[in-house]
Amino acid sequence: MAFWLFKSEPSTWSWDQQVARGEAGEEWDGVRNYQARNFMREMKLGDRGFFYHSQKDKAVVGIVEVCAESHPDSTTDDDRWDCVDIKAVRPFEHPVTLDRIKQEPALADMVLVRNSRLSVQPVTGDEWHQVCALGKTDPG
DNA sequence: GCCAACGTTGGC
DNA sequence: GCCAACGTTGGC
Repeated sequence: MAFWLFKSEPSTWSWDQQVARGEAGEEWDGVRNYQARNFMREMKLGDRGFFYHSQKDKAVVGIVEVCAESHPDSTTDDDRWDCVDIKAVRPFEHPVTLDRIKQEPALADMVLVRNSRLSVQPVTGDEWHQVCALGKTDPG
């Protein structure tokens, strides 16, 4: 199983909205970046991801699961763009802020730190467990 | 609100 | 195929 990070502006699509979708999940549409799309094409059912709020919060706020593998993005007729569906698994008891992540030498190589503009990113197993520990949240 | 970083576009 | 111009993102 692989780990990922999904970034969203809470004013556009928030964790609360994601939770409200329940088991049905939600299409992670609107991505118009090849790198981000390619990562989504690699995703498998059951892969886990962090849900990150950009802008005001700048924090990992929850854990999501891939509940549909890559398929055409329904918000465009342009067949270049694919996306996955994700559903909320559990919130972070203590959201892990970008500041906190940057304080952690072991997390200095996270894509979130290195390339803050990429909206869908891979996360290593080590990074996954460390961020979960910082957030006092079950990584499983 | 500013600006650096980055990706995309289009002219050559 | 290069690169300048432009638009967008997101941290500060």
